[in-house]
Amino acid sequence: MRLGLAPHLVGARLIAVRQNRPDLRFPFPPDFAGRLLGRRVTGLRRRAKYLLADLDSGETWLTHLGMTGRFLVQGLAPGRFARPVDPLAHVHLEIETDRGAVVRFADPRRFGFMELLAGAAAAPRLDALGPEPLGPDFGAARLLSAFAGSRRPVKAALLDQGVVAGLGNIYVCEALHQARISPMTPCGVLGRARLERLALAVRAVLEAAIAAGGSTLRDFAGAEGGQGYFQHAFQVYGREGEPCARPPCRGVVARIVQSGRSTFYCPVCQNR
DNA sequence: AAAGTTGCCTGCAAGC
DNA sequence: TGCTTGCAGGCAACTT
Repeated sequence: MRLGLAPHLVGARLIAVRQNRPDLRFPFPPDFAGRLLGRRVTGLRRRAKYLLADLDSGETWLTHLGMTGRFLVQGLAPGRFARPVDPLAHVHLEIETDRGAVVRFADPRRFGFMELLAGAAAAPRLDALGPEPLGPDFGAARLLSAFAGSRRPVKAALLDQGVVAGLGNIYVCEALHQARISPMTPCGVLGRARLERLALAVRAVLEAAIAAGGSTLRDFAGAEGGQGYFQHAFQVYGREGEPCARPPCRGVVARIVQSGRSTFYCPVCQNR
């Protein structure tokens, strides 16, 4: 999403802002539209699952997409096929830039939210996050210390944004499958060798997914309205009852519920 | 009916 | 015994 949005926003001035409702999951900050209006976007960053737009006012506009949030840029790829969901339904924020683009934020379930961060002030949401999985501070050593002494299932530990930031349900399932580790394994028993495999798998899965433009389930879409393609590369996610994709494994993908979320895995090859 | 997220609340279990 | 901590589970937000 950041990659798709950056060409439209970075360096652009926000010359019109319309906020269509007072809240998403949480209320918008006070005078939210007023604090965006007239500002120039100096940079667009991502930290974990947060999108961060730096403004020339010194504030940073933070967005979390929740489950169904998306940004749309007008005039691009209107789509020649019928969509399951009208992309212009549930538009909660519309912004016009001095480059003539209209950027819209839509979120049917409204689990997303936005905040404004003061430049130097602490940002509690960001400060509690673990290292970026694609950055230099993530690896087997990090997992070893974060998992030490814990009995929680490795699936739950990887979803914990304080352990490593930015992994969601899909990518945790896929990474555990690639690393051949059972999602139920108490994370504290994992040793160096398996954690090396896991760290490698986490990075490989994320890199492949980003290169494919993300994963489109139901209504997720990139900034230009297109779909991601990584869902076609899923090895286990959403594949309950189908044969394991790792030959010569003859396992059948199973689905269980952990911490209230679906876990898909192969009981045969994810055994150690 | 279940869905990709997070936060808050409850209650249980273990450890000190 | 009683306090703290970790963590699982349930629920809430909402629409398709």
